[in-house]
Amino acid sequence: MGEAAPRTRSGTADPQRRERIARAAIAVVAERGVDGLTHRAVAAAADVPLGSTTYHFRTLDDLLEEALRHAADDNIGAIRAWESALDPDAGFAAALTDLVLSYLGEGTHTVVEYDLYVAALHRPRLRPVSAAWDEALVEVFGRRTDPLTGRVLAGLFCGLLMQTAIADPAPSADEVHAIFRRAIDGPRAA
Amino acid sequence: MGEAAPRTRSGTADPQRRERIARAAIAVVAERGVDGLTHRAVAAAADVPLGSTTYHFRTLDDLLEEALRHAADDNIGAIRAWESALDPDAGFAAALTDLVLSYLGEGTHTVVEYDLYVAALHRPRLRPVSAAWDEALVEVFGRRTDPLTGRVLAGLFCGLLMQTAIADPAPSADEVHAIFRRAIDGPRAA
DNA sequence: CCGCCGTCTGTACAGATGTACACGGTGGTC
DNA sequence: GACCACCGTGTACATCTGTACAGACGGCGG
Repeated sequence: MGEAAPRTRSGTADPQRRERIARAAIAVVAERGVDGLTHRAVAAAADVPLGSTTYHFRTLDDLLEEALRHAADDNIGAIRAWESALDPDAGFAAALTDLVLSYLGEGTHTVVEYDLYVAALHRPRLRPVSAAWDEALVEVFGRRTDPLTGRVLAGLFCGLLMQTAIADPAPSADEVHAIFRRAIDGPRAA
Repeated sequence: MGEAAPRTRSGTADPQRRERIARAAIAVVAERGVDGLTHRAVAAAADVPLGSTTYHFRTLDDLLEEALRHAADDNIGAIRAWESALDPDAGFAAALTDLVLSYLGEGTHTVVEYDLYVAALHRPRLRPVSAAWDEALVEVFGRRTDPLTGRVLAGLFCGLLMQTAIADPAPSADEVHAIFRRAIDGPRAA
């Protein structure tokens, strides 16, 4: 936020600029939702002049697309990191529970990136990006179990994330844990 | 759409008006997304003057809330109807598959109501309505299986709905069916 | 038969938004 | 050292938005 770069410079190439704007767009979406994404809000969040956002992204949809791409990349990276850091002997259901709850605990920063994901419903251009996001989940979850279970867990993960974000008394870790255990181990594991 | 009611009448009470506007709002959201919900668009869709929408709904959030309420009610009703109509001997996984695919096939009319559902992420006022929607799913799905499995299926249903809506080659019925079967019957049922 | 009151509507207005575009400055080239 | 192409910026404008509000209109009590 408070980076006081030499503002008066002009005409110098700034390759970070474009990415900084895209990341500021994510922050704006996290704060005001997709419908609050405006050139001016992004410009203010990135601390760049208004013309800079329209220069780097001709249309607002371009900006939205790049923001989604970054959000998806970040999330996939985070999940891969989570994967390689988890204990292979500990229960996978417990690890998944931690993952879901970590999404909620971190403030609105991460859950709301699913707002970008959902934005693809009405914007066909964004669907490949959201679909790739899904595929990464399926791949990671499937590697620890099997491909079919991976699909189950990816779908359950997505749905549970929304439901826990919306439920007023957020479900306890035990409840979420029980759900994942039931999904992985089957009905007889109660 | 083409209802040519006596438009010149004024000062007469019209109790249907309010609901008609709310339902038109659902159609607008289905077509343009939540960020496309404007008083003018709703007025045009409901074929009422602009002032009528602002009269019945003081603020746009009121309209959004009522629209979400109607969408949730409709969906819950549809799912209850689906429940009471399904064959108790047929596979539950197959029935769930049909349900998911019916949401997709009907054009964008129903999936996009999940746009309203997701809108609750950024609007705390709407969360109780979306949460009630979820609870109804858990209840219906749990009645056919058990409470815990009901939660699994509700989460999976929500996630799978989004993922199938976003995946470019929509997954086949067989794939969806396999996922539900795996979730219900457990790992050894392959 | 008359007047009041609540219901409904068309219009007006302030504010915000996307986008185009002309201008200022910089680094490289001859 | 002078020039030029090009990157970056501030501003302007047409459009659209939410909302307020004064007035039209019809039912209903007296």
